[in-house]
Amino acid sequence: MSAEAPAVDKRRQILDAAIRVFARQGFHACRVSDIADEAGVAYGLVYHYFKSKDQVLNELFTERWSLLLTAIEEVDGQALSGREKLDAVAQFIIDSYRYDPELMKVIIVEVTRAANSFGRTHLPEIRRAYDLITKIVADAEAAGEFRNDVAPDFASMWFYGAIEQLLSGWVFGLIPGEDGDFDRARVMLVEMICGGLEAGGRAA
Amino acid sequence: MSAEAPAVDKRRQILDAAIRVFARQGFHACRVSDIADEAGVAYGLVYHYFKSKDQVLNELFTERWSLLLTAIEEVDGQALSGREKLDAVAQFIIDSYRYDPELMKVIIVEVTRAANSFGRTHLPEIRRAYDLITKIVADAEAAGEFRNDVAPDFASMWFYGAIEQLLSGWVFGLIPGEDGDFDRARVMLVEMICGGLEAGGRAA
Amino acid sequence: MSAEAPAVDKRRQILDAAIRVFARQGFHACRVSDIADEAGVAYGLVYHYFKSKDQVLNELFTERWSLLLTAIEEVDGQALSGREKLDAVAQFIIDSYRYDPELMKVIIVEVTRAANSFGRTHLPEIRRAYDLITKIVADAEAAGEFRNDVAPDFASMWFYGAIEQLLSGWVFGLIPGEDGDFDRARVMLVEMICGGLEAGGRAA
Amino acid sequence: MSAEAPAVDKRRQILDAAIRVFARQGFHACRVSDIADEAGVAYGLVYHYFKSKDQVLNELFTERWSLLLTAIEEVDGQALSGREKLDAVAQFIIDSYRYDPELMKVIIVEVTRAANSFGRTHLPEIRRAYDLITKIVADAEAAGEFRNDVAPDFASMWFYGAIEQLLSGWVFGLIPGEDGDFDRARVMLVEMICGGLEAGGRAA
DNA sequence: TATGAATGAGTTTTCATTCAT
DNA sequence: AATGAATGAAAACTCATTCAT
Repeated sequence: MSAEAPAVDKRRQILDAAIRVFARQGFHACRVSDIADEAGVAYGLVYHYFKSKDQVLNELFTERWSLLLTAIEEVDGQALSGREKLDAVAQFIIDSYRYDPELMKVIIVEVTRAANSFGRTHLPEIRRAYDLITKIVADAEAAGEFRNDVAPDFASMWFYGAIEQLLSGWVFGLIPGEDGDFDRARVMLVEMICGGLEAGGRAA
Repeated sequence: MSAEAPAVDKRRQILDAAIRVFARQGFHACRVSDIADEAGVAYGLVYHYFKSKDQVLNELFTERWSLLLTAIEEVDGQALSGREKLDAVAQFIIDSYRYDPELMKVIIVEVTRAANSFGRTHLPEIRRAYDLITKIVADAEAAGEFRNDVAPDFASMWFYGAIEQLLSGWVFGLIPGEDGDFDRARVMLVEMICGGLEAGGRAA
Repeated sequence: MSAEAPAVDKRRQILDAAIRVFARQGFHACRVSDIADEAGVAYGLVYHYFKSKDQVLNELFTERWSLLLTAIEEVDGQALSGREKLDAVAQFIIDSYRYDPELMKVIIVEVTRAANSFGRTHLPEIRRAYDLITKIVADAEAAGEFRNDVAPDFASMWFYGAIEQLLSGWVFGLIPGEDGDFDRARVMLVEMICGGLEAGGRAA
Repeated sequence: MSAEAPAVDKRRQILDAAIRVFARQGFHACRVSDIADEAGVAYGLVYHYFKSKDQVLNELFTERWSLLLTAIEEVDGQALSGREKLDAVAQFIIDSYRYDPELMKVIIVEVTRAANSFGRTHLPEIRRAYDLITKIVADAEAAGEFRNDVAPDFASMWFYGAIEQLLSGWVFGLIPGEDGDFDRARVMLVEMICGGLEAGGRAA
């Protein structure tokens, strides 16, 4: 009757259900019917909106990852020190997890760390994030903020890897993930990467 | 001594074939018959020596991982600084990769990073490695070598994660893995983790 | 006269589209949506005008086949010799092919030669054609034009079969189907069936 | 225990079951499980021996068709007139049907007349038969036995088509297929093709 | 009349595992 | 120990058809 959007967007419904099901059972362990059931729609509707089970995950990943890329670009565009930029990037990713832990679990477990399957498919997008961080590090080195004997691309890889490791720890309950823990972890992470473990460094 | 000793140890033959096949095709994408073919033995023989396809991978992992645990313990037993110990651990893992890249690829891709499948199964052994490294860091903090505002368990997680990230990069050709690259990467990694990225720190 | 008359007859549009799609992809290989797309109408409209995908083909067949039956009856009603009647029948079918090769392809491939599916459904109509031809042969035999040691029903079957074979050859490009070929083929066909292959016969 | 062939050749068992099932239900209408059930073997065994359901039919066809090709070649090698050769070919095919009507039904219905599916796949083999018959006709024309105003390739097509039509008639019970009918039909067929329908011809 | 979203039954194929020899 | 034939469960995907608007 009205010109408004449909009361329910079944496509969205399916995507959201997929997040929950993938997070709960894992991509491979779940059946398409599980997604349909969780979404409360008929089996075939999943295939009406998506070409395959794979495409559902691909879309979930791309949707979220592009937000991440945009965020890093924005951070890099601001007038901040290298450390502040890395801190902001870490914050954004950690906030993404706080906001939607199931989606981040799916992205990390099924894509980012799944080097043999979806990780390979999305390698270009994943590298794009690495490259953006690499630029942040390289600029900070050029500015004399960061030492220049650690290659920016390696530093980028390790910085991102540390965040991923952190989220994995939370996802699987290996480390506490209460409210206060998020900030504390971020501070430690940035401190270690930027200031180093050794006493006597900048942060001391 | 006697003539009954098998000319070849078929069990070993199967394990070695499995490494190659898992590395090449991935655990899920390969069939048990691929392993048998690669090993040059009959299909059923795999099941004579192993309970399941899973068990083959489990055994491969455990075999290698226990070497790693022993190595870390030995390193920790020596009279070395925290930085030296971490450097020795990194060296051991990187050497493992240089010695048998296929096996390390399998262990990382199929177990260590496969949080949903084998990673879960071997969580205790994986945590054991984390714990050993945590102890190294904690001791160094207690000795005043390392600053005490980065929790040892987090530092351990990030240190190990960096090594894993490094090997992944080599495995998938994201970063150069020529002869000189191994040492250079290790030095940078330890430098960044211990000394930090920021100029003016200890290593400067 | 009135503005309500449809600018285009969508029902006809769908039938014509179906001919093209069936001819191009085959009945089983095409989806109902292919027909709708080809016709430029909405998916559901096909089901508004036709009960099922099957019915579209049925209608296509019946529409055309009834013309054939009428034509044979008309030919038989004329004062012609047996050979002339068979020649006229052959001409009609061949002309049908020249006029609308796609439709004839569909009819032959999907109905007439599909003994297991639509051929069975339309057996009565197909037999009706055989029967009409059988009558032509029987009359010619009775009149002494045709020898009476070849049963009319068998002769009919073989005569029709020869035409079908001919059209199949054209449809699949097994034999040349240029302009002059149509007449030449018809002449040869009738000659062989009526006059026989052997030298010294009537046509020599 | 003994060196003999296995009491049951399951591969053969599956092929024979497939003939019955394809003949009864049609290729498309039957499921692989129907074949397995009919053969009394496990589902998976069909796929142990055959790559796909298609391959079962392909094998059935090729197996039989190669016999036909050999037979035609042998007939052509003998010192016979054109008419005698065609008669022998007709006899061989009709005998094939008498010996194993179900298999011939499958071959004709699912392959030879299925121009859109398997017929296309096996076009080269089918054409080979046409070509062999064409040669018989051409030789007879060259020898002056057959008139030369009916192109040999067309004559071949119509001759083979007549046989196919005949078998189809028997397969679907359109014409009587009792013991005496086989010879009678063959005689009529050859008579019509070679001698023609018209009275006054050679056979009169 | 016209639309296209929604439904869900149905089938091939894969492959880990078992087992008779 | 060694072989490889035999088993059968499991799931993605297709698409004709229905239906609400």
